[in-house]
Amino acid sequence: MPEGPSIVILKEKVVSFKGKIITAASGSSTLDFEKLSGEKILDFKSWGKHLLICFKGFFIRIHLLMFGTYLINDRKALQPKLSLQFSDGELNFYTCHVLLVEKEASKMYNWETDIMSDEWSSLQAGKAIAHSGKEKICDILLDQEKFSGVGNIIKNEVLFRASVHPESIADALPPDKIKELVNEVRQYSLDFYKWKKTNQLSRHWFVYHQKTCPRCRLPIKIKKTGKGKRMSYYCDNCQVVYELKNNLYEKNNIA
DNA sequence: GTGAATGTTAACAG
DNA sequence: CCTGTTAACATTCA
Repeated sequence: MPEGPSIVILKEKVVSFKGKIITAASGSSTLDFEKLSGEKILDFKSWGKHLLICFKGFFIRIHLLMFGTYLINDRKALQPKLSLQFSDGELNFYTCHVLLVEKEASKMYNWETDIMSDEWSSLQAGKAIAHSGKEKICDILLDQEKFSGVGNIIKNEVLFRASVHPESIADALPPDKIKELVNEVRQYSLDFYKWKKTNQLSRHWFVYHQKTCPRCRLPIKIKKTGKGKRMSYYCDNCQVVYELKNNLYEKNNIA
């Protein structure tokens, strides 16, 4: 379920629990549930794909991974990893990683790399790409330290919109192209958020899970790319491979 | 039934 | 020790 925008939506859905006292906590994760009982939720934050539930002196980090789900004032047959009870409601998180950290969340995270944050820095993001050497752009975009919140959908859609092949090399990308990519990341993430809220997200997929290129009508290619071997959807005809050759920028369309 | 999927990390091999 | 590969986790849907 979760790329960065979906976690922001989750945060907004649970914000009504801010300020409320936990009456009981339970679940199948290895947490000290006793510690949570009686604690007041001071805030909900999100960073990339993490939802942060903030308390005095500590916070809980929830990562929905690939299959994570949640229910508000509702349950399902599955045993929750974390269930928080309140006098007038409950929050249930399923199939996720739950971690309690004995620190202030604000000191643990840099929100400049969070694609959905007001503190997002396109300048830093551009530098991150420019300093990535021979790494492939498909790996860089999925690097949560550089683009916190980007997942496979955003990766594929952004690369298509910027006309960059997923296996392009960072060092070969011209500065203007890096700027364009970074701007597309931010714009698509904000759009993703809007479309997701109105159930229109899949209508705005140009390549992800698509059969033909919306620009040239040739078939979309599907291939596992990069270190992470995540699926890339792309158009050979419309997306340029930037490769290093003799230390010069060079464009190559592969056949 | 099979395989893939909006993800990450621990374990293992070399 | 560093690097790369595989397994594990665990659910839903086509």
